[in-house]
Amino acid sequence: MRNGDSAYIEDYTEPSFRLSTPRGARPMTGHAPGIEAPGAPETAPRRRRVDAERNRQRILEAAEATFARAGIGVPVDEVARAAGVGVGTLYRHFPTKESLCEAIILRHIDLLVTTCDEAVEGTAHAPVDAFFAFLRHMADEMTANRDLFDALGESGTELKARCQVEFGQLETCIDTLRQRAVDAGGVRADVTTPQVVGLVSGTCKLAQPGADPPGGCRMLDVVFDGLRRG
Amino acid sequence: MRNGDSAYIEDYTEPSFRLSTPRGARPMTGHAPGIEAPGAPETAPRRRRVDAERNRQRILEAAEATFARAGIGVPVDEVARAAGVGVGTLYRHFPTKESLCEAIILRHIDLLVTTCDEAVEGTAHAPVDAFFAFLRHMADEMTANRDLFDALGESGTELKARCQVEFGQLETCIDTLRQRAVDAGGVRADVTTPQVVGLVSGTCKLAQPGADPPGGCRMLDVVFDGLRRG
Amino acid sequence: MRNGDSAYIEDYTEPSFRLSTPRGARPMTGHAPGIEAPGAPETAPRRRRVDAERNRQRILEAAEATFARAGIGVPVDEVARAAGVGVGTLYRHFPTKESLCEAIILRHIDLLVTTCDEAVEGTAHAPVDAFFAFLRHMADEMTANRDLFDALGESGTELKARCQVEFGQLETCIDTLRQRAVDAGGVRADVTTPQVVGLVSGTCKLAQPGADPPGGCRMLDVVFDGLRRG
Amino acid sequence: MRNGDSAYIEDYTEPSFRLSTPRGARPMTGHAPGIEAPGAPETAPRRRRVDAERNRQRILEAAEATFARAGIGVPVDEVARAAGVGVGTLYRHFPTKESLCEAIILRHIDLLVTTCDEAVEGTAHAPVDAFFAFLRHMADEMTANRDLFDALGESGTELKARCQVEFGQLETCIDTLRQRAVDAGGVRADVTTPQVVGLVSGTCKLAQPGADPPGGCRMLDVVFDGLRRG
DNA sequence: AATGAATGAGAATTCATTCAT
DNA sequence: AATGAATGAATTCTCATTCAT
Repeated sequence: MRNGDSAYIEDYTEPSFRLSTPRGARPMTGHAPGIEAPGAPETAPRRRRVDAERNRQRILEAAEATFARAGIGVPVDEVARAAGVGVGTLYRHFPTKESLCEAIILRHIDLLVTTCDEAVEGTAHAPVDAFFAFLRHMADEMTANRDLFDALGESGTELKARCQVEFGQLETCIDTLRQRAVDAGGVRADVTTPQVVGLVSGTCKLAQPGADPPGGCRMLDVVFDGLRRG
Repeated sequence: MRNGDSAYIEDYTEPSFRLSTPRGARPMTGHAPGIEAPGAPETAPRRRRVDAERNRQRILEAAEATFARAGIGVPVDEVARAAGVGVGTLYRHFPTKESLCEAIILRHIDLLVTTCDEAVEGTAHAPVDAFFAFLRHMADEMTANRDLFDALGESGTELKARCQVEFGQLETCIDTLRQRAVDAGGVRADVTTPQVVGLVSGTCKLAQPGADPPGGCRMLDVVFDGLRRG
Repeated sequence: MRNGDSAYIEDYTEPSFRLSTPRGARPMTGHAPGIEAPGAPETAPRRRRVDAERNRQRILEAAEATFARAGIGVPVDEVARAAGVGVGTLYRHFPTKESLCEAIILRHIDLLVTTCDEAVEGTAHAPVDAFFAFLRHMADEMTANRDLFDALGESGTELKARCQVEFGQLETCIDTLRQRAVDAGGVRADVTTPQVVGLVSGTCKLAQPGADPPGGCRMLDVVFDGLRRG
Repeated sequence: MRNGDSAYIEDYTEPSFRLSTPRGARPMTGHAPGIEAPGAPETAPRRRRVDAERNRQRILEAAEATFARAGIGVPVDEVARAAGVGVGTLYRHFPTKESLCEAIILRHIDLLVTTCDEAVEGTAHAPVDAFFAFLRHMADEMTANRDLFDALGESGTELKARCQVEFGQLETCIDTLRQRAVDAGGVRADVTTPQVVGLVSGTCKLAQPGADPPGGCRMLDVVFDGLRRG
C-alpha cells in the first residue's frame, strides 16, 4: 500500500490543535509522547480513534455500495443513512461529497497499485500472463465502481485533478508491466498505457447485464486479443 | 430517415410509441413534407405547424449541442435559451427533459439505422470493410453524444426502456452487417452484436483528449483487431 | 433617482436571448420593435413584466420589513413567505440573499442621494439647516434598516464592495452639503464627511427604545451640537 | 473585580444569577485565590479546580480574541481549538454559546464598573476630566469587543436580558460620574446616562478603518464636544 | 473533568415542471 | 402556440449541542 489511506479529515481538523499538554495528565513516562512503548497494549487512549475509524470505514463502504447501486447522484443523506450515521458524521469524515468520492477512488487506485506492484515483482517469468491478469483484475474493480471511475474521466471535475498524482502512480506502475509484456513479445508495442487503461475502463462501462452471455467470449477478451497482436 | 419525426407530444404516453411502424411502409405521398400544395388557402394553420416544426428542430439541435458541450446536467432553461425559445415552448414540444434526450437519441439511432441499412444493401461486396466502416461511423456519433449514450447505458434510467425498441432495430440491422462480415471470414464468430456495440461505445466513452496520440494506433483500432480474429 | 433601480435579474437571465422573432407574430406595424408608437396604449405585451415587477417590489418590501423586524439573519424562506411568493420566485429576482440586501440598500442610498441633491439645489440659502435636516432624514432611513446598514459597515462582506460606487455617490453629494454648511460658518471644518456619516449611522444603531426619552434632547442632537462647533 | 468569577455552570439556571450580590460584600478571605493554603492534604481535588479554572480563563480569552477577530459568528469549535481544549470542555464551562458571550461581556462590564468606581472615588477633583477619560476608556473596551456589545444592543437577544442587572450597575455607576461632571458645569444636564452610553457605543461601532484619519479630530471628540455644551 | 465524535435541525440555493397571460 | 414567471421539493453543507469513553 502506497498512498497511506489518507485520513482526509485529520489533515482537515487538526491544524492548530493540540498545542497544550492534553490536560488529561498523562503519567510522565520517559519516552516522547506519541511513540508507543513496544509491547505496551495501551488500548484505552486510542479507543475513540478506533471507533471513529470504524465509522469512517462504514461510511466508505456504504458510499461505495450506494454509489454502485444508484450512481454518484444519490443524495449524501442516503449514503449516511446506509452507513447508519448522521449526515454530520459523514461530513466530519469527508468535508465534501467530492472528497468522499475521492477517498473511495483513491483506495481503489491504491489497491490496484499494490496489486500491480506485486504483479511486477512477483512474476518476473510469464510477464504477459501477469499483464493480462492484472488488467482483468482492474476491470473487475472498475466495473464495481463504474460511476466513480467515470467521474474520474470527466474533464470538468475537481476529482480528476485531485486524484491525478495517484492515478499517475498507477499508470507508471502499469507501464512497467506493459513494457515487460511487450518485451516478451506478447503485446503489441504501438499501444500506450493510457490507451490500455482507457480500453479496459471503457469496456467495463458498458458491461450491461446480458451483454456478456455466459457462454462465448467476454468483451474483455476481444480487447485482449486486440492488444496481443494486430 | 425512418422514424417519422412527428410531433412528439401527441403520442407521448404510448408505451412503444413512435417508429412503431417497424420498418419501411412510409406513406409515400408525392411531395416533400413541409412544402405546401399550391393554392391551398389554409395558410395560417399550416404556418403554425411549420413554425412549430422549425422550433422543434431548433430545440433539438440546441439541446444536442448544449448537452455535448456541458453534459446532460445542464438546466433545461439553458437549452431553451440556446434554442432561442422560452422554456414553455420547449416543454410544449418535449414534456420532459428525459423525453428531450430520448428524441435526440432516437434521431441518432434512426440515422444510424439508415446508414447501416445502406451499408447492408449498398456494399454486398466487401462486407468486412463495410462492417468496420460502419462501426467507425457509429463511434463518431457516439463520441459526439457521449453523455446521451451513457445515459442509455445506465440501468436505472427510463431512457433505456424508452429507446429499447429502436435500439433493438439498430442491433438487428448491425447484426446483419456483422453476420455477413463473419461469413466472409473477416470477423470472429464468437462475438455477439451487443458485445460489438458495447465495445465500440465503451471505447468512445473514454476518448479523453490525449489518450489517442496522433501518431500510433487509435484505441478503436485495437478493438477492431480484436474483433477480426482471436 | 440616479442608480436606475437595477433590475438585477434582467442582466442575469437575458444574455443570449431573444435572438429569434418572438414567434408570437406581432402584427407588423411600420416602426421598429421595442419603440413604442407615441400615445399607443399597448398594455398587453408588457403585462407579464408588470406583474413580475409587482412581485419584485413585494419581495423587496417584505424583505425590508422582515429584516428590520428580525435582522438579516432570517432565512430566505421567511422573506419569501412574507412576500407571498415561493422561494424560487425570490431567487429568480435576486439570485443571492446578498443581492437582495444589496437591492434594498441601493434603493435607500438612491433615495438618499435624491433627497440630498434636492437639499443641495433647493436650499441655497440656509445651508446649515439644510445640512442638519438631511442628516436627520438619513438617520431615520438608517434606523429603519439598521441591520442592512450595519452589514454595509462590516469589512468582510461582499456587500460593502458591491455598494461602494453608490455609497461613494452619496458621500460626494453629502460632502457638498457639508462644505456649504462649513462655509456658512455653521459647522466645524475639521470633520470629514465619512466621519459625519459614521456619527449619524452609529447613533442610529443604538437607538434603543427608551434610550431617547420623549422629553429632553435626542442623541442625535448631541451629535449635531458637537458638529456645530467644538 | 466584583462579580465573583465563579464556575459558571453551577448557577446557570438562576434568573438573576451571578453578581447578584449587588455591590460589595466579598468574603474577604486572607489569601489570594488560587494559592493553596500550605499543608492542606486535599491536593487532588483542588488541583482539578485549579486546572479547570485555568481552562475557563483560557477559553474566555480565546473566545474574546476569536470573536474580536472574526465576529461572534465563528463556530464554537474554532474557539475551543483556539483555547486548546475540546468542545466538550468548553461546553462544560459554558453550557451555551450565548452564555460564553455573556461571560465575556460581564467580565468587561465588571472591569468597567471597577474603573468607573475608581474614577468616582479617586478623582473627586476634576470630575469633568474624569468623566470623559472614563468614556474614552469605555470606548476602547467597546471597540475591541464590538460584536459582543452589538449583540447586547440587539433587542431580540437573550443576552440583553441576561446582562441587564450588571449593565444597570454600570449605568448607575456612570451616572454618578456624569452627575458630578454636570454639577461641575462641564457637561450639559439634559442628556441621560443611557444616552451617553448609547452615543459612545454607537461611535465605536462604526470606527471603520479610515473613518478617523490621523490628522484632524476623532469621531469621539465630536460627541464629547456635543456633550460639553449645546 | 476532558475529549472529540456524533447528531440533526436548519440554511442557501438549484432546477424540473406548471401556469397565467 | 409561445412566453417566461412562479413554484417548491430536493440537495449540499454548517454548526450548536449532546454523549460515550
